Amino acid sequence: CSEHKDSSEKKHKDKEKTKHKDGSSEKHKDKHKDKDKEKRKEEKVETSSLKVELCFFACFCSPPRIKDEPDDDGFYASPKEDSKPLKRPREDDEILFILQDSKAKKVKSKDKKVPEADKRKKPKKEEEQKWKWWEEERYPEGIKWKFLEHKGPVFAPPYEPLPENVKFYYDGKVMKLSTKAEEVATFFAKMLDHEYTTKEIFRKNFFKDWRKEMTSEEKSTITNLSKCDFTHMSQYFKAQSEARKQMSKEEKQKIKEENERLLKEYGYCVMDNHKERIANFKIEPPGLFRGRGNHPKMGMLKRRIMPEDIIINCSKDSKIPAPPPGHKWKEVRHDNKVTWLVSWTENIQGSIKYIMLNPSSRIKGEKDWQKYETARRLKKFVDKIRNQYREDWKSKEMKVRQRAVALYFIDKLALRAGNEKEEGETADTVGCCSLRVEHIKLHPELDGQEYVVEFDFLGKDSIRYYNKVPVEKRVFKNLQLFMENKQPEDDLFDRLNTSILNKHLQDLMEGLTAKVFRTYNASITLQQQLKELTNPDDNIPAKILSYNRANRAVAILCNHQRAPPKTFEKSMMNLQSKIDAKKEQLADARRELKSAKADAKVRRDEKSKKTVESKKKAVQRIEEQLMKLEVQATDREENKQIALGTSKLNYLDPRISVAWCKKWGIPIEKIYNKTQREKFAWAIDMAEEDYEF
DNA sequence: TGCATGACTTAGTAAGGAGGAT
DNA sequence: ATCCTCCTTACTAAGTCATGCA
Repeated sequence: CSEHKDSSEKKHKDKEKTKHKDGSSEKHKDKHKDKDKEKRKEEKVETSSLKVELCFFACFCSPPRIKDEPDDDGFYASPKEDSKPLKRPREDDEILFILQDSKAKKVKSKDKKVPEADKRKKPKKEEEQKWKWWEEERYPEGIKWKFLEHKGPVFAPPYEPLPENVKFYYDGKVMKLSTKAEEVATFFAKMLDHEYTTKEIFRKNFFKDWRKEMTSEEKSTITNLSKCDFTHMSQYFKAQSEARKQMSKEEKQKIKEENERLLKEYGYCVMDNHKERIANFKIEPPGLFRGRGNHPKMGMLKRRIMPEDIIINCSKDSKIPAPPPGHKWKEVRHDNKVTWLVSWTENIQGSIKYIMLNPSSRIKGEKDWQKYETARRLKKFVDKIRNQYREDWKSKEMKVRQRAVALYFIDKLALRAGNEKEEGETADTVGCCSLRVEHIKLHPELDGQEYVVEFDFLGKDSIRYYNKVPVEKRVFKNLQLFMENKQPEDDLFDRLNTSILNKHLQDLMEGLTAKVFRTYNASITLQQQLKELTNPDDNIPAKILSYNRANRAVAILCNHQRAPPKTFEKSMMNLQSKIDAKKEQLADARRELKSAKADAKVRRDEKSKKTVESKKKAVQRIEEQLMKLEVQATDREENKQIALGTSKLNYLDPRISVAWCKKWGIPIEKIYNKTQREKFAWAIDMAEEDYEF
């Protein structure tokens, strides 16, 4: 590998041209992308053996696809329009009917069966008839809907000035703030107990943005944040939230009803003749930006979003939502190539925020299903791909070697792709392609193992990834090569980025990207673990423990962490004392049983026999209870710092879990709560016990 | 081709609320 | 009835990846 000598040239872009003038980017300033070298090394990779099947979904349960063209308006017309009345936009009065009547009359089409899960529940109106979108034809690529109508977003309530008696002090003296300045001050006051408010950057950013909201007098008086006393305001808010908790049932009920009304009015839309739940119909209220980890922008003011910031997306022929009186929307558009209903640009990063549908909706579910189908397709290719990257470790080209080692990490360790990030704009976190030399340590030998790589870096959400992994010798040697003549802050894979990697993956399999490996490895791990851990003789709680353990294996693989709950130790102790109490109870019950037996032996009458029987049952019951508690304790202890939810929700093919439940007679409710069941309704409906990922 | 932007998924935290224990 | 705990839900930040434009 003759080119490795210049591998120390950096690929970071010239930071001079980026907008921040502070010194924060000094460190990487000298990095340039070596374009010429890249070009020279453009190479044709022999991938024909891996070339993809064109059929999008290979397996039998693949969603059907149709392939016709959209009409002039960009709307897709179903070839079987007449036989599919459901896909035709409804007339206004019909829509109204749907919006108002949550029991929307059952469509005449194929939805004859009531899903299993629904039978068990008392027939509640919402649950009665679920639309099985997964039994319908899908739209051609790109078209997301044909009809979309909604009521627009719900804005944050306007600011309510503090009562006169709540004071703000500056330098020990009472000071009355202008409404605007006061509002921003309350944001800080509400966070006073939070660690954020002690952080230098947070305080600096907050103060800078706060001053922008002040009147000129305020600005000239308030020059030092440390002299500001928000404690009285903070106490007021605490009292308020306390009072909220103490409210009477009636008052609470009233609030609940109001929320329900809001949800009913704004929480749903009509998309292609079906009423669908919206995920986040409320606009984010103003406040202070809470970036995660060491975020350079934490504490900045997140401004209030007005109707004039809002872009509405809906059908041309729908009832277009009205802006609040006296206001206008920024824009109303009719783009059926996207799934969002409302968008606005946020002022911290300048990125766009969206209002989209709930995970239970067709549009999200279809995509989710498709995601798992892609991962399943990878299963067929993965051996070839693995062989290929092993070969590539020997390549003459630096770029190919780096790509191959990175892919190995992504595959083996389920690392994220690692896009480049704009420096100084976000917390310094990395993924695979953006790993720097400082993030790994090479140990030719460690704890009796050869060729160990020690990873230590901050990943998404500034969650630390720490792992010591034995790797193959060739990988190790390559890493040594990649690190030669580099500074700690240089890129490990200086000839690689996610775009190059994904292009390569695309050549290996249609639709393959870096994240597919995470999905694939997560799901396949769950399946294997379930096979391995489930003991057919176990009772249900023990089987569920096995499930959780399998789930946990995945969460560990994906590095899904959580802060150990603050009350963890305490609740663990509580549980332990419960177990102890149960043990004593069991001992007592056993003693009682013994004496009852003795008694029965002497008396030999019916009554004492019955007593023995009931004592026996009691012992059994208590044993079971004890067992349950012990299982619970184990489960909780093992779960201390691991978050299971993320993998369950985003990485594990739900059909694996559904099949497992069916196979072992576990009620699905034990694995998925209500929300999760709604999200995975498609999987619950279609997976049989013999489902193989 | 490279970069910015847009769209959409994945992520952890904290408030809220249901349900069990006292 | 009240308290406490834990689960659920809401919230929104932070990723990934494709696309379109200079």
